[in-house]
This record gives sequence, structure tokens and C-alpha cells, in this order.
Amino acid sequence: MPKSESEQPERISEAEHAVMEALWSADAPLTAAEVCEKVCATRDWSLATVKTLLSRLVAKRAAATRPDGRRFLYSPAIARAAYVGGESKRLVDRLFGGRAAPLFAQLAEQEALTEDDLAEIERLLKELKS
Amino acid sequence: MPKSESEQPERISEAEHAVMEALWSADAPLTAAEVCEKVCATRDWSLATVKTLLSRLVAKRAAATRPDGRRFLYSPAIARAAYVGGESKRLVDRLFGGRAAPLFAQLAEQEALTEDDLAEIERLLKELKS
DNA sequence: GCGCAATGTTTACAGGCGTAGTCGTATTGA
DNA sequence: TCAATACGACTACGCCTGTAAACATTGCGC
Repeated sequence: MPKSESEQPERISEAEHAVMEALWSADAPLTAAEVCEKVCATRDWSLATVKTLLSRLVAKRAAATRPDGRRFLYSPAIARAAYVGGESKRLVDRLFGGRAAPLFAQLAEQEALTEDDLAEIERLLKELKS
Repeated sequence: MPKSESEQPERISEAEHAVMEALWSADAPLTAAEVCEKVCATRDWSLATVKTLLSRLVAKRAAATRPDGRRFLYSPAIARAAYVGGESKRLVDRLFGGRAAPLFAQLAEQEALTEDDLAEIERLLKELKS
């Protein structure tokens, strides 16, 4: 049976992403007020703004709602890994022709790599070579 | 003497970036028509669109112009490495808390790393450890 | 000399984004 | 039972972006 939903995920904007981070960081669905508690600290938004962003995320099917009496509980509808992976790939494709090595070189040149990063990457490399 | 220009570079949009790539890929300043030749192939834009984007880039001081008779020759005013570096850092900061290792892990998990990438990264790692 | 082609400038407009206020309704404390 | 409150839905609005047409000028071929 053909899947009628083509469902290529709509892009999540920067502000929306901040809201998603709040949802991802919680291990249970949150109310709008709870999301605001998490993000309004750093971004200095009003509750109304958070509600708008939540609605847009639901419209984009990036977040899901479950009714809880008079209100909604919000939870992520896409995995953080999927989002992060997609964004990473976009960047690598756009700026480095899809090759990861130049990105690595770029970060190295900027000295954006800590000792820990280097050690960790080395470990991952070994693992991948197995 | 204090530098009055604070000059934090304005963000370059996706469409503008395509134009910048054309400028970067040329080793001499280009006319608007020449830029269009390069980008209109892939993006299917009209010359008018390219002109608008060039103007916006000049306004943002990402591109510079030199008059050449009745027309302008356009050249990049920021280095590709600087742009690419900035964008990479933005991504790493936003999605990975500034740490590069998780980005690497992410790309590995997506199988976005080719053999060549791995070899190259390994080489760079060795170099950095010296 | 004059109209055409080239070229930058100005204007346009729809859609997305950031930010938030208003409205309608349901809930709840007094 | 009634007013205050909580909450989602709807509306707003200015800026940025993508895309381009209209306009003004000017140099060039005839």
C-alpha cells in the first residue's frame, strides 16, 4: 500500500529549535507553561511567544500534543538525533560538498577542537575502523 | 586609535550564499551577467534576481564592487574560509554545545563519512598531535 | 544622432519568522 | 453563582528572504 503522506519534514526555525530543545530535555510531556519556564529564562520571551512557537511546531508535526483536561501536554514528535543529523548533513553538503573531512580541517584551523574532542574523535575513528 | 566600525558581519542567507560561491570560485572579479551564468544554471534564477542578491551582499559588505566603465565588477569581500568557519562554529555551538566530537559521532552514525574522509581525518589528527 | 542593448537602482510582493496581544471559553476559588 | 484565572486559538505586524519586474541611464552600433 502506497504511503500517501510524503512527509518531508518542514524546516524548524531557530526560535522553534530552542523550544524543541526544551521538549527534548524533558523526560515527560510538558505544558506550555513548563516549556516557558525552561526557555524564557535564557531567551526572555513571553508565554504568548512560547505558545505561538509550540503551535507552529505542532503544525509542522515536529511536536505532538496530548490533551490533559483543559490543556495540552507537548512532547517532541521527531528525535533529536534525526534533527541534529539532518542539520549537520545540510551544512556539510552546503559548505563542504558533502565531505566531512574539510569540516574537520576547518574546525581544527579555528582551534575549535579541544583536547577532549581530539581524544574522543580518535577513539571513534578506531572504532569505525574495526 | 579606536576602531569605530564594530563590524560584526551580517548573516548571509542561503540564496546569497550561492552567489558568494560564484564569486569565490572565480579568480577575478565578475560582472553580474557572469555571476548569473554561473549560478542561474543550477538555481534557475533570472538575471534580475542575481542583481538583487548582489546588491544585498554589497549592502552587507560581504561583496565589494569596482567600477568598470558603465558597470560593476563584483568580488568577495570576505574570505570563504571565514564564512565557512563561522557557519561551522554556529552549528557546533547550537547543536552540540560547542563540542566537535558529538558532531563527528553524528556524521559517523549517519554513515556520512567516506573512506577518504576517515583517512584524511586520521592524517589531520596525527598532524595536530605533533 | 538615435534607438537598442546592457546595467545598476527602485519598487513589489508573497511567505516565513520573531514577538506578542486579544478573544473566547472553561475552571476554580470565594 | 460569579468573578478571576488559565489556556488554546486567532490575529497582528514588522522584518527578512526569495524572486522578479519596472525604471533610469548610458554607451554602442548604424
